[in-house]
Amino acid sequence: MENHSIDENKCPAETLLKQLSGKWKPQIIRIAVTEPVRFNTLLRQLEGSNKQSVATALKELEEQQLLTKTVIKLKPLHIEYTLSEKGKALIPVFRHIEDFS
Amino acid sequence: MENHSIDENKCPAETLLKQLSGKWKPQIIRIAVTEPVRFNTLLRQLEGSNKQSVATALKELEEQQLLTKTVIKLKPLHIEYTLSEKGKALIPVFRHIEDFS
DNA sequence: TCAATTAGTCAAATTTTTATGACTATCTAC
DNA sequence: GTAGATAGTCATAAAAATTTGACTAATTGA
Repeated sequence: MENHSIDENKCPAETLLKQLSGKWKPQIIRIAVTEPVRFNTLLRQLEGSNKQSVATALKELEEQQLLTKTVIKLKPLHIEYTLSEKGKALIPVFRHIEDFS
Repeated sequence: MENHSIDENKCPAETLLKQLSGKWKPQIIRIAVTEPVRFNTLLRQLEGSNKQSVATALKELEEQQLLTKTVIKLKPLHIEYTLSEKGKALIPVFRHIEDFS
């Protein structure tokens, strides 16, 4: 008998804040703004990260439709994550968040 | 040998996102936008919350200088938390975050 | 066939966050 | 001086997030 409505959220900002929470998501998005991101590359770029956490973050960002996963049939099989349209709409929001400091 | 710089952060948005993370902080701020917040009142307003979590959130928001704590010498001693100037600067940021949805 | 590269998954351990319940402290009114 | 209201603290427990290390799977090149 729970979750009757899609979003019983009393705080509209909470939804996005929760989607961006997590140790690696903000950095992944920031990188994705400038270039498509790839798994092993991210692992090296994100100091102190690990496979599991990066994999989970990428999967969630994809589920949230902020990133789009693309398989690139190349020599050794590449997978790219790029900002979706929804993800691109995040760019000005990030700018406002950054401006706060 | 750590924390040499004030902010080695590779992602500028991360600082604020981290400060706003936590189960109750966004809601507390949202309420504080419209009225000064008080401990026991918050406890009742925030369904499912608890003393410890609310106390911690308030203390951190105060340390982050987003809320200002004021002791009000009234009949049974009141303590109010209001948005600081820095906290008020958060209002448009929240608006942008909300608009994203 | 064997090794390397890419992109992961899985179970378990660790760490961090959040919740519970008992307790403290100040003030006021009776 | 006792009871009720306000605003917490403290130790512990439970839950959630993150990390570790071993393992899987597809493709390519030697």
